[in-house]
Amino acid sequence: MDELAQSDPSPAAETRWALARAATLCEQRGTRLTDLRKRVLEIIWSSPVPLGAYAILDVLRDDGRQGAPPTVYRALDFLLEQGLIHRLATLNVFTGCRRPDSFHGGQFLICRDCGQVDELNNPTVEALLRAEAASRRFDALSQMIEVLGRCPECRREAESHAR
Amino acid sequence: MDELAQSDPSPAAETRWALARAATLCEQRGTRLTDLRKRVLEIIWSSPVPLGAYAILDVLRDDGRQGAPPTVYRALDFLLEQGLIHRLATLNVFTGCRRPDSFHGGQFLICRDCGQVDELNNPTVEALLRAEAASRRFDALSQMIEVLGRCPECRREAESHAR
DNA sequence: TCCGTTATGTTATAAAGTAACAATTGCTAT
DNA sequence: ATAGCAATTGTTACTTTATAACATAACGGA
Ligand SMILES: [Zn+2]
Ligand SMILES: [Zn+2]
Ligand SMILES: [Zn+2]
Ligand SMILES: [Zn+2]
Repeated sequence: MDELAQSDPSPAAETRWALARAATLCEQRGTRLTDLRKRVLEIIWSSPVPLGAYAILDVLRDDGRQGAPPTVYRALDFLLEQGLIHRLATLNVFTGCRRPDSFHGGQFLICRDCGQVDELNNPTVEALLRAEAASRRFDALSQMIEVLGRCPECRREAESHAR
Repeated sequence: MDELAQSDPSPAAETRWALARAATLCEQRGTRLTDLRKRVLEIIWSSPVPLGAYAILDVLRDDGRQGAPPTVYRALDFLLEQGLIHRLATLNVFTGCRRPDSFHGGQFLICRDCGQVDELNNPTVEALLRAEAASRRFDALSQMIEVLGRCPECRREAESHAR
């Protein structure tokens, strides 16, 4: 199980996996993945790049659903609490989490050019940071790592244009 | 030299050191640390907690100086470019850099309760992240690490109240 | 089915950041 | 000196992001 989290499935399959996983997790936890929350999660997973709250709101309105900013932000807060999405603070956007089973700090490679993100999972880095915090008697509650740069595609693109 | 960056001097001494260091660096680089930029840097260093752009603007206005948001943001942009300050994206605030001589990614412990921050300097973490990026053919330009939690003081405070 | 809780709708506003253009300042070359 | 150019700052207006406050609706257990 969870094979889809490891391989490289189609976006649609990935979205289906994420929604199913979310439903199971919320069931287990006794939290309610309502239609609205599920739809917001789906919108996030369906996008090739992370979306901002207002972009999500636009999609909801295209759905014909009524809504205002709080509608989206409340759904996002729920999804964040459940560890189903991450917020990329440097860009004010939200992206689906590929390992929602275990709460963890976000580790991201973010392409400055196309906006695509890649979620890392480096336990060594997480442990080192926890140790640093502990050595200073700091009670670490969450970690956020955002590496900005250029993804392989945009890199190639830029290099070909440079000639 | 730079002994103040290592020890634990008074806030005022720290501010003086930061301003002197900034002046030297800008001189060397041929960039202009104008009165406005110097004052913004001073405001940032003088505060026990990182300040947002509008809080800085309020201080400038208290100075009697005229100003609007762009005034502050432009000064902040300059200081960021020069590596004299960092921006904490999770809180939309700015804090002085303790090692402005070498450009580097930010590594911070941020207290959720009192807002105080502690800048780390863990080359291992930085190297690991660079390696992760490189292994994915990602061209890393900058890193930002923000660990949110509770500082020792607020931790003690909370524990004493818990009883 | 009643009631308390949780979730959503709605209006208004706060907070953060930027675009565009005008005025000023500082530097350089005559 | 001073004209001319570039960099900095002033100013107005606006966009984007996020939240407060209160009303309505849906859900779930007695
Ligand atoms: Zn994740
Ligand atoms: Zn890219
Ligand atoms: Zn620094
Ligand atoms: Zn604290």
